[in-house]
Parts: sequence; C-alpha cells; structure tokens
Amino acid sequence: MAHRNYERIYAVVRRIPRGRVATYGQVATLAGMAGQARQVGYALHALPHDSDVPWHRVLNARGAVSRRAEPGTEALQRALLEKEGIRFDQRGRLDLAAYRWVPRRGRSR
DNA sequence: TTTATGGCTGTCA
DNA sequence: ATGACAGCCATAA
Repeated sequence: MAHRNYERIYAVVRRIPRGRVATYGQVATLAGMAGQARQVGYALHALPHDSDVPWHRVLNARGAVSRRAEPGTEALQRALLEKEGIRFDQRGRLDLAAYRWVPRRGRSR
C-alpha cells in the first residue's frame, strides 16, 4: 500500500472547528508541508465519502470555494458551510478575516 | 521512464 | 478590483 502522508493533512482538517474555515495553504503549512497547497487539494480529492474529515471547511486563498472537476460538489460544500452559520456574499465568497481558523493563540496574520 | 494535468498561491499588469 | 504567469509537487496515463 502507498504511503499516506495524507493522514497529516487529514489530522489538521479534522481539527478545524465548526463554523470556521482554513485555506489550502494554511492546512499545508500546519501539516508541515508549507507551500504545497496543491497536495492538500489532492489529498482531499482522494478522501472517501464516509470519512469524518470536514473537507468542506477548506477553501482557497480567495475565501471562495474552488472550482473542481465535478460540478455538484461546489454547491454541496457551500451548503455545508452555510449550515454551519457561514455566510457568503453575492460573489460566493466569505470574509476570511472573520472565519479563518486560528489553531492556537498565535495569529497567522 | 516522461508528459500532462490539477479542489493552489503569490506576484505583476 | 480582476486577469495572466510562473512555481511547487503528487497522481494518473
């Protein structure tokens, strides 16, 4: 079987509290893979549907749901976030400054 | 093995 | 503010 460094990523994503979001880059950094935001995207893409990882709480640096291969999933992600109390503007983006998850007292700024 | 994408990001126009 | 480019690295073919 293949090495699953993805566990690293999943562990980080699992720590994102409800009603909070993180960017791919942020997750990558917290997982010890700074600069490899893309790999985070792949890791989440490979995530099974019965997983307990809140993949929907991960957004791109623009504070919006990223465009991906399968169309229905974007809407699903947004719906899940709205269900957690996160509001999007007319552009489909949210205020990262307000919803960004901060792992510890330290500020990422 | 090489080549082509890709759930991204930061910089520049 | 948006749009185009380049860089990073893993997975798929």
